[in-house]
Amino acid sequence: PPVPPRKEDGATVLGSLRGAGCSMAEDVDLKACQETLDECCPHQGESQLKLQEDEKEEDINQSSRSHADSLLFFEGHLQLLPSQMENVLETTDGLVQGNTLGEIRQDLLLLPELPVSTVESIRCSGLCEPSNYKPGPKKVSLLEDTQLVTSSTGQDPSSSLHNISLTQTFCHRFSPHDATLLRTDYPTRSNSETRHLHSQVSFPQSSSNITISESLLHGSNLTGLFPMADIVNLMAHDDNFDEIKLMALKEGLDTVVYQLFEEPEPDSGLSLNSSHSTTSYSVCTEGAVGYSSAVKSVSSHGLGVVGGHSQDDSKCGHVEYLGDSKWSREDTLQQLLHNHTYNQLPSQAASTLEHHQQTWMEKQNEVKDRCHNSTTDTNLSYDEHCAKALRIPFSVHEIARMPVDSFNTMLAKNRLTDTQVSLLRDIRRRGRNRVAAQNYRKRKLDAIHNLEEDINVLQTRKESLKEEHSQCSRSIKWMKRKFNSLYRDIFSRLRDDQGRPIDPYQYVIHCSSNGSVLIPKHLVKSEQKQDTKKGRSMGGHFLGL
DNA sequence: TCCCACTGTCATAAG
DNA sequence: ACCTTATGACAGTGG
Repeated sequence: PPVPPRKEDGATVLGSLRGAGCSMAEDVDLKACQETLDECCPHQGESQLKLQEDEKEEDINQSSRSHADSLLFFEGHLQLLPSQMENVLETTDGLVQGNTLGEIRQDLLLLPELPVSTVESIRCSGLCEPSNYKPGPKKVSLLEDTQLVTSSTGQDPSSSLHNISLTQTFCHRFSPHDATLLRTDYPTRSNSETRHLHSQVSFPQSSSNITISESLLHGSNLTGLFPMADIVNLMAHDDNFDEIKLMALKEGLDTVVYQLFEEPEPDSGLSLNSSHSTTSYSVCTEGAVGYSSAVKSVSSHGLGVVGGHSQDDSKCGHVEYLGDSKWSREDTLQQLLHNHTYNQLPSQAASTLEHHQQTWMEKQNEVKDRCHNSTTDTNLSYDEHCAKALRIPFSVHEIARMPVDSFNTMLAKNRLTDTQVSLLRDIRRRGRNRVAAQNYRKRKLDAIHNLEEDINVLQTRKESLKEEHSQCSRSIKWMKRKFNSLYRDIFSRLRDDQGRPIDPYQYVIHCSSNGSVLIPKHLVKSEQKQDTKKGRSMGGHFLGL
């Protein structure tokens, strides 16, 4: 069923032809065609429009009807001024082919009342010259009601209304060139919703702006991202050209990102205020398109890459490292997913750097209010913001990590301003110092941990030694008691020459060199000094126990 | 509001 | 002379 028509503001139309004429079949939205025709006939009443809609819907169900019948069927229902009809006929230029086209052409030309200017328009439009048709790569069924029925009122061509109906089903081959003649309603998703083609009444292909844009786009990789029809169409016309171009290219980028990563995306719409993106787009003078801030990060590389490459080095003063292949940036996907403004001029970069420095703290404050789970670039460090502002195509981590030779080579091989060189060196210095501080703190913590472990080991050993010491003390005490007991036992068994017990307060047991065992106590000190010298080698003695 | 741990940065010395 | 590393000191941040 046809989607309710909506007022197209140009921006919502742009980009909608994605894929049209290049890859996929497009259903024709009759209402969209009707809108275009309404633009030609703003004076038509609502009742007549409704009647036309009903008739067109009926015509869809009667697609097998011959064009001759359709001519009669819709005759008198669509009124166009001669000039407007010319536009309509021009619109069909290149879109129709084959016998059906020829038959319609003949029908049109055979109408005697048709104004001369209109007939000339038909001849010039290519309807009379099927050879102008440029076959496209894919057969597309569209414009199911493009039958042309004319009748004459017999009045002055300048004032009379010519009734024209477009009710013929055609099978067309689309070429990119053909697609430029169409405007489409933009689908919210590229693969699921019907796309509605609108016939475009006028198309100023002679605009110099278009020529420049086409040449530029052909030279850029954008042509690989968007159907040429989109690009040309969005540049071809409209007073809001810049806005439209940005919108369309944004959608193209989003689509590519989506297609590459199959990333679930909320309702994209066409508004830049969509919830998933805070991207602000900019267009440099050379036509390169990028966004300078708040890019949703889809990189899995942590810090990601700040910036990328430009294909046209002569146009944009960007930073492109050509040195060590290990550090070269060849991943165009990463370039696409990250900053694209590095191809601005260095002077522009310096001005934006200051702006970034001023806004960085503000952004950091904003981060506090946001969900920390988000991975927006507001989580980037100051250096990363600066690097992005200067369009340095390396991440801060890469700048700090790359060998000094590679770093110097990068500085030498690129046309860098003093600001850029200084910033690069600062980034590298801070990055390396950051890592050094991290390593140092890690080592410090490791050292502290090792010292704590040493403390634990020493404390354990201390406790062990204490236990051993106490064990030895107990052993010593036990041996002392044992020895005293033995000493007393031996002493009690000693007798003097008269057989009397020895007084322990007057004698001590001492094995002298002359064979004696007991000696008087007052002689112990002198004897002890002598025996000490001897007795140490003999295992000691029992004096003083 | 204070405390504390963590982190980044700067300055400086040393290699 | 230049670069890197180590380290103390300081400030910001978040729990």
